[in-house]
This record gives sequence, structure tokens and C-alpha cells, in this order.
Amino acid sequence: MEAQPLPTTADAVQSAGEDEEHAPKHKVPLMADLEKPSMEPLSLASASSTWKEEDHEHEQRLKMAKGEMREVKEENQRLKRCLDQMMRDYESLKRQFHDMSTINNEAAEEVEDMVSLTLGRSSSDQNKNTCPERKPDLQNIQSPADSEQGKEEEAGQTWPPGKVLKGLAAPATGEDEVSQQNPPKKTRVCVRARCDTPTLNDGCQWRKYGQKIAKGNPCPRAYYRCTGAPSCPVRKQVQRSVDDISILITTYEGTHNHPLPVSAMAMASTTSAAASMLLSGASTSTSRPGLNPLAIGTASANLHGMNMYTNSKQFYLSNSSMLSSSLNHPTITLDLTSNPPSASSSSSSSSPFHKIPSTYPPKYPFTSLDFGSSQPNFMSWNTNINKNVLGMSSDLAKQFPPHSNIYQACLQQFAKPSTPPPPPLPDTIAAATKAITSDPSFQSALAVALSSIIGGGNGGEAVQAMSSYVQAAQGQGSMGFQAAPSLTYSTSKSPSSPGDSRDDDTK
DNA sequence: CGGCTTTGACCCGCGC
DNA sequence: GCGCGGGTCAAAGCCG
Repeated sequence: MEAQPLPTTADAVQSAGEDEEHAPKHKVPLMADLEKPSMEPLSLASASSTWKEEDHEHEQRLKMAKGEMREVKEENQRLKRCLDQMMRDYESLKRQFHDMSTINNEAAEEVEDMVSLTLGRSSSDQNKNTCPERKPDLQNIQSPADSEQGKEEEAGQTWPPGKVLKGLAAPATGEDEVSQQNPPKKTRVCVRARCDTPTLNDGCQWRKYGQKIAKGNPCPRAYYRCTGAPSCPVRKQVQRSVDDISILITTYEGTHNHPLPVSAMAMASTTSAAASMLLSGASTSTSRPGLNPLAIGTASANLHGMNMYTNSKQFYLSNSSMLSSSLNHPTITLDLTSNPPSASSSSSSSSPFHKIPSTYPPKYPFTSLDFGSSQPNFMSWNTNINKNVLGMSSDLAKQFPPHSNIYQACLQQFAKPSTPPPPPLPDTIAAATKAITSDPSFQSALAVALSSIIGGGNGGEAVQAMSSYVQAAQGQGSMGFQAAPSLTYSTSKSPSSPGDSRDDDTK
């Protein structure tokens, strides 16, 4: 600990001070003794007067030295107190971090051994990130050594899927073994959006590597692989909705191991936030035996409502998985269509969600977030971040014109998490909201985001701010998103490529 | 010519 | 054990 050297130094200073404090008392006479012989030829009177003058001078110096030592001592005490306070804070934070890790691990074990929010990083990465030898932010900076390490991580977390699944079947005996031998199932983020183009313009570069006709859907499912980096493990599936072919269902999986263009941050921020909600919900609900996956959705809904801009109808949840592919993966859905599925409401909807049989066996909680948007293109969505990423409804947007103090209002909302109108499952909500609202980095990121929006920004800064938060969250292992901040726009070359757009998704 | 798409084959997990 | 379905591979073709 760094605390040790300081007290030692302080003690040394203190002891030195004491020495000097006492030393002069002897020092003066000693000097006098030494000087006396040389004064021998002088008369007693003159010697005495000289002695008194020097003695007085020494006393003055002594007083000054004592005064200085007092100041030094006081300063030393202040530093000590400061250090003690820092140590207490450090210990407190350490305990909090440990508690959070414990909660996450418990939740992960209970949810089918592990729920990896890999929109990001897998839980194994989380574990690695907790290792003091790893820098929290190395995900985005890949030195040759890091790249090597990254490859190892990918080897553990990525395809071949078959091996991954095999590993999952093995019993977990410990966290380390879990991370090393049983690569966790990846959390997927499913984005539903109305889109005329073959894929969402999410900012990343994709290469199609396969296409299949999935059962129950005449529209083929396309498989894309991220080409942002040769070894990037991120993949996505794109499929049209059965009920409304104008709705494009894009499922992201994996973690980018390379910097993302700014335009790609929009989706990254959104999905990471969704994954974060999923994690929070899972952590709180699964740690309570009485709560079922539905509670996760409720908690998320409440988190969403916490923004106060949320249209309460926008959030919906489903207790089952829409995609069969999600059977092996915890999935969270971001609905960017204008007509929320309303799985829990009575109204009919074109969304496939409400058609999911209740008996559909969910292996993982299926959490959905509806941002009430109709932006298929995340570039444009990006510019409407004030409405979407914050869940702000148009009504509220009117209510909070650009000149209003939306920033303060928002921060106040985060400062007072108990404001959401519909408060189901207070325990879950409290825990989930606490997790986010107590996070100062989130608040600051939000503040920056809002500031940029209010200041007339196009949302890019907002996204970047939120992405920064996401990265910070990664460092804590709360989620695994790797949305590296990059100021460079990716100048995609093949416009014909379905995913070559400059907007990106969060994986 | 390089990069991307297409598409049939193959692998694997899962349910019966 | 077998069939089904999801997911991936890789050769061939296409395109700028």
C-alpha cells in the first residue's frame, strides 16, 4: 500500500524535528564551549557581552526553528489525516467493489451459471479486469502484448460455438475455472427497427458470411462478421420480422477488440445501457429467490422510468425469447420501432412479441427495451439521442425545450431514484436504481451528454460521453462492451455493403 | 485483383 | 440413434 511509506516518512520528519528541537539546547552551550577557548585572551567583560549577544542570537534562531518545526508538524498531521481519509475511502470503495463483484458472480451462477453481458466483454474478461495486473482501459488500447492477450481472450470467448457450448456443459467449480474453462454464454442485444435497407446502418463494417432460412420465418437470416479488425469476434444476425417485414431484427453478439468510429458509438451506447440494465436486473432479481425473470424486466422498466422521460408504455418485456437462437443466450431487445409490442398490455400489435406462446421455454430472461423510436439508421438515431437514448418522449421534449433546465432536471432525477411513477417490486427497483444512480461516472457522463445536446451538439459528444461511461463500466466488470472512443470516422469503402455504414452498433 | 456475396455442405446441439 | 435446426465454413462467382 502506498499508505506505508508516508507514515514512515512522516515519522522520520517528526523524529528529525524532535531531534532538532532538543539539539539546540545542547548545541548552543557546545558552541559556546568551543568558542570559549578562542576568547581566552579577551577580557571577561567583553567575553561575557559577546557571549550574551551570541546566546541571544541562538535563542532567536531556536525560536524560529521551533516555530518552523511546529508548522511542519501541523502540516504533517494534516497530511496524516488526509491520508487516513483517503485510506478509508479506498477501503470503502474496495468493499463496495467486492460486494458488487460478489453480487454479479452470484447472479451469474444462478442464471444458468453465468450471464455474460458480452456486448461486450465476457465475464471472464470481467474477472481479468479485476486483476490488478490488468489496466482497466486496456481494452481500447492494444499494444502488441495486449493484442496477444486479446487473442487469448477471444480464444476463450469466441467461436467456435460448439466448443463454447461444450465448455458450458461442464460443471463450474470456481470463478477462475469458469472464466477459463467455461466461456460464458454471450449476452445478445437484439435491436428491432424499421429499416428499408438490408441491415441497420450501425457504423460498423460487416462482412456477410452466411445466410439461412430460419424455421418459422420465410425471410432468410443473414450472418455478418465485423471486419473492423481481422480478429474481431463480433457478429450479428439480421432478419426481417415475420409479421412486419419492414422491421429489421438485428442481433449483436460479441465484443469489438478494436476502436470503434464515433458513429458506431450510438448503438454501442444504447446496447451497453440495455445490457447494463439486464445485468442490474439479473443481479438483483436472481439474488432473490422469490423473483422470476419477469422481475428483471420490471426492474429494467423502472430503471428506464427513472429517467423520467420515459413513456411508460414504451417499455415492454417478455418472459420468453423471441428468437430460438437466444435459447442459449441471455438476450435483451431494444425496440426502435414506433409500435411497441406491448406484450404485457392487451392491445394487439404487429410485433411478434405478443405472439410468443407463454409456454415458450425461456432459458434466459428476455429483457426488452423500447425506445419508442422509428429510427432505423443509427446515424440519424444518433442525432435524436435526446429523444431516444434518454427515453425522452416527444411530449416531454416539448415540455423541456432546449432552453429549459433539462440538465438539472435529469440530474435531479438521478439523484432521486425513487421518483418513477409505477413502482413494482420495490426491492428490485431500489437495488437496480441504486446501482446506476449511485454511479457518479454515469452521472457525469450523462451530464456531458446532455450538455452537448443542449448546447446544440449533434449527439456525437453525447454518445461519446456515454460510451466513456460504458468503458468505465467495463473496467468494473459490470458489462462488457468495448466501445473504444475514436475520433476518426470510418470511411467505409463499399457503399453497397449492407453494414458498411458509419453508424455502429453496440455489441 | 482484392474484397465481398452467394450458397451448398458440414458441424454441432438438442429433442424425441 | 436419428432427424431437425441453427450456425459456420469455404469454394465459386460477382463487382468495382
